[in-house]
Amino acid sequence: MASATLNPSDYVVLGMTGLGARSGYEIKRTVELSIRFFWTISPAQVYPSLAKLEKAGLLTGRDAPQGNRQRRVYERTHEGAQALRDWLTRSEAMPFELRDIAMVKLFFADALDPTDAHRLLAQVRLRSEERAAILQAIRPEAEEAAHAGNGHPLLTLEMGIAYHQAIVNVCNRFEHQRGRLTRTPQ
Amino acid sequence: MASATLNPSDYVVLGMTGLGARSGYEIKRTVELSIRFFWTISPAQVYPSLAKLEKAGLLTGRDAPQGNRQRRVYERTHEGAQALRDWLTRSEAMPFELRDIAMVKLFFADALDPTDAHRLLAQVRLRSEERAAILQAIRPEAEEAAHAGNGHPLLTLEMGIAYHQAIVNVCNRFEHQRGRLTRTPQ
DNA sequence: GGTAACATGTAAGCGGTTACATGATTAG
DNA sequence: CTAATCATGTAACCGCTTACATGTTACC
Repeated sequence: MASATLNPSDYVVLGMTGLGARSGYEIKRTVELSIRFFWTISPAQVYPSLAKLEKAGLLTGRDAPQGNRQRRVYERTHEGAQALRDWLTRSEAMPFELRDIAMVKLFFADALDPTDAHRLLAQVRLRSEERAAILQAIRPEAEEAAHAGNGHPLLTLEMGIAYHQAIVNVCNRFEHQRGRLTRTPQ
Repeated sequence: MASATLNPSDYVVLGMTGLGARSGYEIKRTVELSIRFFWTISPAQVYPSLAKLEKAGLLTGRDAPQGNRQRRVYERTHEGAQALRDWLTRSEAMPFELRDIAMVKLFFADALDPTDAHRLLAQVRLRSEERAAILQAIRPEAEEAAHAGNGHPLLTLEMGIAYHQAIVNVCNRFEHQRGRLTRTPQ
């Protein structure tokens, strides 16, 4: 079986096959609806990843076309379930990697005149407000899952919401004391 | 001058040359001390980036060895300053990209038994506590800069702190009601 | 005398995205 | 009839990291 080393995205695919997502297409869509806040994945990754996982014996796939539309569904094997748990419990560095152009721009905003700087800050606030609203909208679904025994999606969802609300709060605080951000206090 | 299109990391390099960072080494170090929370950059990026910016006429470099130790320092040109401001005010998509393995693991943690899931949650809380402490430690410096007219580094720093505190809060809330995360409430 | 910090750079490789290509089915 | 959605895949490219290579200076 000589399982090729799996990268995080492979584990995401492996993990999603246990949450109702059966085809590559569904996996991609489920990622978009659930962990998009802290992970993304593209179709060009999903399909090779599924092939890799099947080869390694962690998933078994079978063709399940609907009409003439091709379709292949996957199921996790015992080995696959074990591999996922091993990964989840493996204590390894979990580097926190955020790449946020908006933050970078904000950091350098002292190079702008106050009006432009203020506009940028407003954009950042708006972005987090929108994102928080989107996350709030899917909360009922996560709460339902929590009642059914899957509480962790709700946990990560709440972290996402808390994050964006924290950003909005800081934005508001600074927007109301603009003087402290510019060279001309009064 | 046919300025080759610049990517965000190029603008980071360009931006840092106005904040006291003069050599490639200093730029890398300054990034580490300031915007590491939402952007990173490696030496293998910095030096080619500097060459590119100089070629485009946005920076001028001159050799400034210290003793026999080679060293090249850069200054921003008027065109460079203008290019930075243009970028900062350019309204473009500012996608928010977080890739956080710890969050992914937490999302899938219902596949674990409660003990292991709890351990994972504790790890995430600890990580954010540490990160918040690190950011708190550099706050005085940012406050000093704010008094000198550069308020935006303090703003982004506070966002980083607020983020990690929000995560810690959510962790604590869920750690104290573990029953809601498992299938056996009582 | 040794380690850490200062300083600059190249080469190889990897993970990931964009764009492309193809085609079926469903809903309006 | 048309657009959106379902569904799977490949090829080219890009940004970035890791590892490597080299040498100096400061500090203990």
